[in-house]
Amino acid sequence: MRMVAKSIPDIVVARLPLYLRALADMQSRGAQYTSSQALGACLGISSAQIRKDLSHFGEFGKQGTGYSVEELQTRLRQILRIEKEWPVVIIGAGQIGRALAAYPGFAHRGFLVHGIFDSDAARIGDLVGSQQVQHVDALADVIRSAKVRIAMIAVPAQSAQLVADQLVSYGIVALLNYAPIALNIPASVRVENIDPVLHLQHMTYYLD
Amino acid sequence: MRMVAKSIPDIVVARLPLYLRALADMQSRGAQYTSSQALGACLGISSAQIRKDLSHFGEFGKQGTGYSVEELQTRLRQILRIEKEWPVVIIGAGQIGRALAAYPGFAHRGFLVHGIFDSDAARIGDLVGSQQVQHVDALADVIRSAKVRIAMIAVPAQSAQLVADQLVSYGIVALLNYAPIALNIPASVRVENIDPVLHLQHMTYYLD
DNA sequence: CAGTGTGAAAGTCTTCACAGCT
DNA sequence: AGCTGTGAAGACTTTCACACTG
Repeated sequence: MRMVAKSIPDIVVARLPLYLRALADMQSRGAQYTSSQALGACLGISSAQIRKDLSHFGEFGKQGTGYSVEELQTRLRQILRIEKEWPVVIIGAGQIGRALAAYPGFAHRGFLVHGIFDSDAARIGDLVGSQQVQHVDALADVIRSAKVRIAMIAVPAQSAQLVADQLVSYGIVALLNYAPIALNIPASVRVENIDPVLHLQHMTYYLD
Repeated sequence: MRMVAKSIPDIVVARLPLYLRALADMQSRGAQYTSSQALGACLGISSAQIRKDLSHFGEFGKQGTGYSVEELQTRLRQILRIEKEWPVVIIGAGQIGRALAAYPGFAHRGFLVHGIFDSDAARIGDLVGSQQVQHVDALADVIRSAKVRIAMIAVPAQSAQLVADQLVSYGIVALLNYAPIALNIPASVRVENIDPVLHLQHMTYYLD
């Protein structure tokens, strides 16, 4: 019987960005070292969980000392493949698309907005952040020439599936979807959804 | 079946809004009935999962027929306590706050934006959606007089903790946080976080 | 039949608790 | 001492598979 490389649980991968964000925060406060306990305390996660999660990828800590804030960030960035910046495109220059394009939080966290697109002629050319809104007709070329793999969908629900299909046909393999619908997409493409209403409805269950 | 005192797993509650959203979509396409299989197919969830989830709350289906789209929505809305609309406040009238205030997706899904607030004098009075931006000094009064329990935080990371503390002191018990930091909040207050970068970083792990 | 509701089984995730290193 | 990394135990979640019903 052959030992097979066991794949890392997705739920573990999903927590790494959280650890990275907490580490950045610690670093900005001047911390050099941290521990699974300190990290856990500020994230509401048990220290055992954090040690176990990290143990899937190697041994990053020193017994008695903890983790180097700088080094652990570097390792997590390598694991998450965000040592370099990924170019991303935004589809939809409505309020959400414009907020995304202007969001300063992508820089230095692994992503670079490479273009924002809309189908409405009235919006073409508008300046958003440091970008001018382009017509969606230019999408295929931009994605191919800049080798963009990641797109954010910020169009109305009724256009979202169509846009998603186009993006996939142009070579996009990771989608962040802001439209409040379940996209139907080939399994080879990763999709994550952001819908604030889902979070609000989740919370109201617990309100009396 | 008898409603039991045993508490429902949070992970189950978190899926109910997803079911509700899919049902609304089906209804808009004219469907009268659906099944655990149909729902599962469009959400990428197993039919057994959906039946098991719903079974925590009662028996909503007809054997051989499935679920009434209309009735299941009504039941889910009752369970999630969104039969009536909850007033919510938005703190921060930057790009994200304005996008939220103008977002048409809250109406009819259980939430009513009751005010948007900022501390920057230059923004007070601006019209966003159907609201005028108010000064944060008015927050305590608005929250108390309108009995607002839910707030969305859309301020810069460095102000978010302070704003959160204030909101809690005014009586807010559910927070949707758009700032990319981990808020430190009493356990009695529910917090959900939205940070697009976390989703993007999760996906890049799988890109080669 | 088609499709629900549900115990039991299988699978996954988290926590425990401790050897061992600094 | 203080803290990591880790098997083993425990808790939780999902899937299976089938009796049962309209």
